[in-house]
Amino acid sequence: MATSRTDPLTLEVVELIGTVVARYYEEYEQAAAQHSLTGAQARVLGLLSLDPLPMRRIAQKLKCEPSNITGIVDRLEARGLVERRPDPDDRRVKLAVPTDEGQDTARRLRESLDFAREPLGELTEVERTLLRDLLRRMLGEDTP
Amino acid sequence: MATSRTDPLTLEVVELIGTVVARYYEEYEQAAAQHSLTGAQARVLGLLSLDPLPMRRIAQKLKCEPSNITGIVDRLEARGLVERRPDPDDRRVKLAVPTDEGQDTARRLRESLDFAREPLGELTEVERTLLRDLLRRMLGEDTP
DNA sequence: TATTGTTATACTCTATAACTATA
DNA sequence: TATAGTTATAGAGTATAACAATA
Repeated sequence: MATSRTDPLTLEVVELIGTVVARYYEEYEQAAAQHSLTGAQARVLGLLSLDPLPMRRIAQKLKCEPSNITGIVDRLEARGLVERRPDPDDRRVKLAVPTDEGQDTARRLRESLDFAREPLGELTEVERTLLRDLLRRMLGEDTP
Repeated sequence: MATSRTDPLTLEVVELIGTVVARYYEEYEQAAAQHSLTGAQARVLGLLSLDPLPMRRIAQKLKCEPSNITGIVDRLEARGLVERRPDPDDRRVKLAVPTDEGQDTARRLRESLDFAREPLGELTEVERTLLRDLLRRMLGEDTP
């Protein structure tokens, strides 16, 4: 069991991570805005571009209330980026599916996320591998 | 000059960083909510607890419009966590200063940010040093 | 009866523009 | 005139509670 640490090294790493978070988040919003999307709309569209989902599942993924998703998908649908399709197996369920244009917007959005890739260019391949392994361990993922 | 990379290693690191960002952000909101604060209120209070600032400077730090700060500080002031003080040197300026209770709330908020420290407990000191240096280089900070 | 999605409501954050009081 | 802070307004995200359709 890990105990919380307050040594200067740990605190500096925490602060550095905070800086990464702030920069990443801010630039994600900017990238979304370049496509006239809010951050929430971009996150939902990006999610659906990987896999169409029922409204309720979107809320679970985004960790918010299902009622919020109604409005976000409404606005994406009004823009022609997403459409609701009835689920033949359960008529209560509506699947949110990206249109072709929505799929294209999601792809361009992903490509414009250079901000996240670009700073990694400062690192050598060995360093990126090291960083990957450290982040994996930090996040407690299985590292075979 | 760094060029954007799309190799699998880089993409995995980008995704890992995205996961860190999502987890950090989400848990920051939760920590704020435990003190009945919104994320924005917690960020402003945390900022002021380090150094009282004029309204305009807060907006610059948070990268938002000054008019938004009025409302956020209004709500912090209504809760007795912050007060506005006139700047004797320039009577147009109002300094936002944490009250004793605000200072105390900011401290407890910082302490409850275990989420950011705890996963680092998985790493040895050597690994944390390594991570620190990699993040520093990534962020382009001066590393003497 | 339980679940899915929606609606209604209230609050907060956000940007924009106009206003006030100082400088 | 220029700047600091505020007000007014409108749009978006959020949680809560109540509702209709379906299971």
